[in-house]
Amino acid sequence: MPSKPNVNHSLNPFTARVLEIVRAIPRGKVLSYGQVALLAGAPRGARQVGRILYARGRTVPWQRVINRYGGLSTYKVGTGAEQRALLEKEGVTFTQDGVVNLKKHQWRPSAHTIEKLHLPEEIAFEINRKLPFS
DNA sequence: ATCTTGACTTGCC
DNA sequence: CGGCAAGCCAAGA
Repeated sequence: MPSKPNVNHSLNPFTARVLEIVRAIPRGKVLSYGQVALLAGAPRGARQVGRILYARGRTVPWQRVINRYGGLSTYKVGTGAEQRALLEKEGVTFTQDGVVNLKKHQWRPSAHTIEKLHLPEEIAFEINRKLPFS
């Protein structure tokens, strides 16, 4: 009967986790691909996060996920201007170099959110290590 | 089964 | 700080 391994009527666990985490990022805050991957339990899965958002981004606040340097990686796929507009509309400011001020806008999940998302505490706090100038 | 690609990161000059 | 190479890993060809 189930000769096939039921490929994906439901979401891959990692994908589901990524979407859940991205949905938890508040308006006006951002996270990097690597940070989302870390919180989702795959410390080297940044590229996967990008691919997941490419496929399913319209179902989540995809604009709040940017690259490690505060830059927008979506110019590569043509939605860069849209992403910037969405972010600015929710209060995110860009420097003259066109990057997000991470010091100001990087999301740090509250203790409540950490518990609600079942994030391992040490991992939840490790996202701060990936800040420029830290 | 390979090989290439890429909404990424890190490390080394 | 900037450029570049090397890792990374799943999808698509």
